[in-house]
Amino acid sequence: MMDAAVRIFGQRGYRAASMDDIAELAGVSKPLVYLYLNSKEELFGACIRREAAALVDAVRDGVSAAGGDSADRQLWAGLRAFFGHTAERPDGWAVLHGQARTQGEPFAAEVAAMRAEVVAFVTSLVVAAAREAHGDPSLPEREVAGLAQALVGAAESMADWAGADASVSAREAAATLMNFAWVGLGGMLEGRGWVSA
Amino acid sequence: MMDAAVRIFGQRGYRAASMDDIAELAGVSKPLVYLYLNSKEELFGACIRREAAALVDAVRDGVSAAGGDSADRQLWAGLRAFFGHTAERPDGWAVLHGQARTQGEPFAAEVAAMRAEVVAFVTSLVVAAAREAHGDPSLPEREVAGLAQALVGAAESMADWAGADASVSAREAAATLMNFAWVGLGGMLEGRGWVSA
Amino acid sequence: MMDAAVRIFGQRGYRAASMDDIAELAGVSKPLVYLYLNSKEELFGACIRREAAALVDAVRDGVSAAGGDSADRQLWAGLRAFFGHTAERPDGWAVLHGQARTQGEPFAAEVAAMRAEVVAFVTSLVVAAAREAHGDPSLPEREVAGLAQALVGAAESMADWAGADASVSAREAAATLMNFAWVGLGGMLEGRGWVSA
Amino acid sequence: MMDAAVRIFGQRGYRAASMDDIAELAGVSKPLVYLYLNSKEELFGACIRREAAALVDAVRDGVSAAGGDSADRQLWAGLRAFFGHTAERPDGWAVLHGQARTQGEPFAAEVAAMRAEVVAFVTSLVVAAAREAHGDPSLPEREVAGLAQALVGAAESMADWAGADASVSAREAAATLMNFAWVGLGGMLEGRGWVSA
DNA sequence: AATGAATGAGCTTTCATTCAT
DNA sequence: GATGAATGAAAGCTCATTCAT
Repeated sequence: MMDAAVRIFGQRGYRAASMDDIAELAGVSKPLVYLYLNSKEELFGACIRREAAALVDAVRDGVSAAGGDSADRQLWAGLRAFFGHTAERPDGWAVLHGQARTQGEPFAAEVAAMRAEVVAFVTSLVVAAAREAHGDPSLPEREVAGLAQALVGAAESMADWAGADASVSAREAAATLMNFAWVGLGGMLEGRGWVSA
Repeated sequence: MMDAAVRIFGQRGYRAASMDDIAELAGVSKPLVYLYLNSKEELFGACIRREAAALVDAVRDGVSAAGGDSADRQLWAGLRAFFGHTAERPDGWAVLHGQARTQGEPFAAEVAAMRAEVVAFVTSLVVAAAREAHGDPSLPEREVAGLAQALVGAAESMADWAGADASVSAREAAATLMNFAWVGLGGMLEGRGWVSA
Repeated sequence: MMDAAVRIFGQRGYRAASMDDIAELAGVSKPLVYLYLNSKEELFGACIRREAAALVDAVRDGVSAAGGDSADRQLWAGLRAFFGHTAERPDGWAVLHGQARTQGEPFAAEVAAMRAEVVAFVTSLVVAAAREAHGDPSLPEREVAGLAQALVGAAESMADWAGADASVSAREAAATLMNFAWVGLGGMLEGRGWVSA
Repeated sequence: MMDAAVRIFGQRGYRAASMDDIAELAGVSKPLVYLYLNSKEELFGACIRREAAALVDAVRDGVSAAGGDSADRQLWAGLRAFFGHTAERPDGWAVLHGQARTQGEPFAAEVAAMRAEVVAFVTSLVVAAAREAHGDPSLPEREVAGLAQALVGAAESMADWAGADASVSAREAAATLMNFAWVGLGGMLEGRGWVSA
């Protein structure tokens, strides 16, 4: 039932999705949907929370598996987990990235807060990398915040891209982004790459 | 009149925006809106096209001004123009990035196509940079496509970020992204940077 | 179970009362309610009939106890019984007077018919009183009908009033109405009263 | 439009009345009803207030016309106006007496308050009559309150009765009630009557 | 050129009612 | 004997859209 809701919400958006459509896709009657989840808004909230939790858990698990490794290795693990998850659950990703972020809809603030947490986590990774590199956070705090936004945005965009083209594997997407993020275009053009680093 | 529409659409989204609100904000009567733009869908389309054209023009002008320069210089010029424009027209940017991309809404395909053009342009810049570096497109075409997606996504995300924090100037956002894109986190942590390149 | 129904119907009215609420207050499941009383309408009908019968019985018993007395004494007995009963069963009275009389609801006609019987009984009392006074029904039939309506309406109104103010005893309400009905305002103002008659 | 609403509300009650029915009877579309009166509740409130004001105005005008007369003459004038009005506007009377008083519906409290004002006015008439009779309020305040309730209830009941039987004129109903209220059943049976008083 | 007035269609939500167990 | 689970039908309300002026 929530799978149906996630799919419909992901495809149509919160406003355009009708409870009739969701109930029909779920193969149940509308009142049943209301019996379990009391309103459209609550249903949407439940979808968002479920998908967000699944995504965050997947990434956290990936990062945790790279436990004591260096910051770049942790980032690499997180990216693989992220692209793997978004590829596996395209509807969930569509709800989170494609719909819930839409301003004005309910839970937009909540979703923004969850994204902010992700950005904060990435920020901490960057700071850790800086420490590992030369013992101090050489980059100004403000710039690190911008870099984290850039990295997260890049990942989101690539998730959409990889999701639309089935031939792009999660690992490939993660590798491309990791190279980009670590050595930049300049480094890549010089033949360097993160993996070799 | 279209300014009002852009603002309302940007704040509320296509479905949640009501023609009453738009007409009221524009200070005209609803039938007048229908006289000029025949339906909500057409009105939305007109908004999207206007804002997309304005954004593309701004970026193109910025890049053109860096006419014969190297590819990285052209990218730098484009980024400055991009962040400058999104900061100046937050409503327009909200419509383009925050709403029109929502799947299921009319024109989502059209907006996706326009974004694809931007990605293609960035791709050509990357290819040009590769040529400048050592005469051949050393990176596989497929990887270049991914890099362009990453770069565009990073820029979009930073535009939202810079738009939400008035203290971040367009130049600062552009500089941060340019460094990130060119030398990567690794390079930045080693003290390198694009500007110095 | 019917107690619960009477209370809910009395407080909310037929339409606003929900079968869920009734079942919950009764502490049973909804299908059980349907097992015993087949529909909302029948349940309401059963409530009405039960309460109407209880009220009519109470008044009849009161009047019967004043068996061979004069008509005014019988009226006095009936009024005491009436106010005593409505005070004891406020929910039942609320259903009968406050809800079931509402036009358009099922059983409105039935309730009206029961009320008409009461009016007819009061009419017969008035006629009997006339016979006792001077051997013939001195008042035109039509006027007697109106008087009975007035008397019943006065009693209903006072039942609501006494029900809302716990300090008003059934006996006090009955006495006030009896005086009013027998000697009228004029008589009361002249210091006369029914009891002294 | 409000006439239609008054009729439907009067016949079916607040809950059972549907906005579709009201709109259809009014010969307009549902949204138009919502354009003028924003919700079902507001529409009902407007009906109640309009009918209550009309009734109160009618009675007040009747009483005022009997300006400096004695209290019983004022009561007589008020009763005639009351029965005249309820006969002329049966739908309005049905809404006020038959529906709006139903517990639990919106505005029940408001309607109860208006009725309380009427009772207070009748109370003042009774007190005035007592003063005219022998200079002091010989009846206990508490009893006067009960008498006013009885009188108002009698009038309400007779209005329903007279409304259901077209052959009963407003004047006749008023005369019957006036006699009843002034000399009581006892007095009427002795051949006395208010008019002769 | 511009609008007040009006509506068809659709959405969310509720509720009396019924099975399968 | 009793119920958890499920639904058909309807109601309140909104909105894009049009016409007569």
